[in-house]
Amino acid sequence: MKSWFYLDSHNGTPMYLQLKEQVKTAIAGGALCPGDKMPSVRELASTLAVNPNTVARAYNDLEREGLLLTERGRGTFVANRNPLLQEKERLMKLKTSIDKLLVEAYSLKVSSEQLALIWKERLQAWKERFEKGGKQR
Amino acid sequence: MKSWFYLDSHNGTPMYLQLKEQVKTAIAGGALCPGDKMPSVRELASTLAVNPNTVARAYNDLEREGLLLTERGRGTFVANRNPLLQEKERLMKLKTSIDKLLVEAYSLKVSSEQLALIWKERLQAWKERFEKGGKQR
DNA sequence: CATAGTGTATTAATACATTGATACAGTTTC
DNA sequence: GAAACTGTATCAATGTATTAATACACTATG
Repeated sequence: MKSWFYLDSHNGTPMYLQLKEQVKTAIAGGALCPGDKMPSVRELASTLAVNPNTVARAYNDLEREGLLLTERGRGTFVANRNPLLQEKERLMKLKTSIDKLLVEAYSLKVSSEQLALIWKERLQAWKERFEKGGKQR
Repeated sequence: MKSWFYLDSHNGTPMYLQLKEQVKTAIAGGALCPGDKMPSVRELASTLAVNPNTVARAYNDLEREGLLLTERGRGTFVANRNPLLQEKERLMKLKTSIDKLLVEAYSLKVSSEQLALIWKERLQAWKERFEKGGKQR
């Protein structure tokens, strides 16, 4: 249960960002499902040997992104899959990210054929992971 | 010639990063070709109303990424398309970026059908832009 | 070989980000 | 209503990132 997250303080990337990323991935991969209770900020903080504020910050960011829900005094939970933003905005964000990825691919000298191949592969891996990755219930 | 780059100091993202991104995009889009001479750090700095060091930093980063070549006393040039990294590393980087994108897509509540659609569209736009976008010579 | 053009190195000012200590405030449970 | 749990707010310490001023070093060109 606690073995999900690992922080490396010498990583260069701030710990609250590492945690955010890992929570996001856990949710996307199905390891965390809507309604699941997250560990309390103190509990997770002590597990990760970090200040409670650091966990709180990650939780807060994720709540503003619509992935978590916190109820003061009760706890923090994985949010339902109800998009916060309008569809237009979400698609626009994704487009921007894709365009950035394409520039990166070009800068990395990856051919469009290679790119198409890798894309297919990762998308497939992702789908499989998502289908099978959820917790058994 | 100077109208390529625009910096917004109130943007939030550092100016040298804005510049880097724009140079990258210009190269990827074909507006800048291998061998092209970049404006000197002083010239571009004055155009952009910024300190020469800021431009120099962007140029430097881009050289370390293999996109530019600087020759002390002579100038800075767009590098040839010779990858710096081994193919394995480049593909690995790209895979990582793609996986991040997939997590983002999931977090944004974009369905895999929508994702596939947008991907196809952006890739197509990209290809067209790259084919037609180069300078006439 | 002087001059005017390149990029570079060093240093400092400033702001911001990150993290932690600590005290506060709301819920649940007994 | 007290105790034990939640998340939150405030403040300070610290480090790091960003940008600029300025002086340096290399190269081409006349």
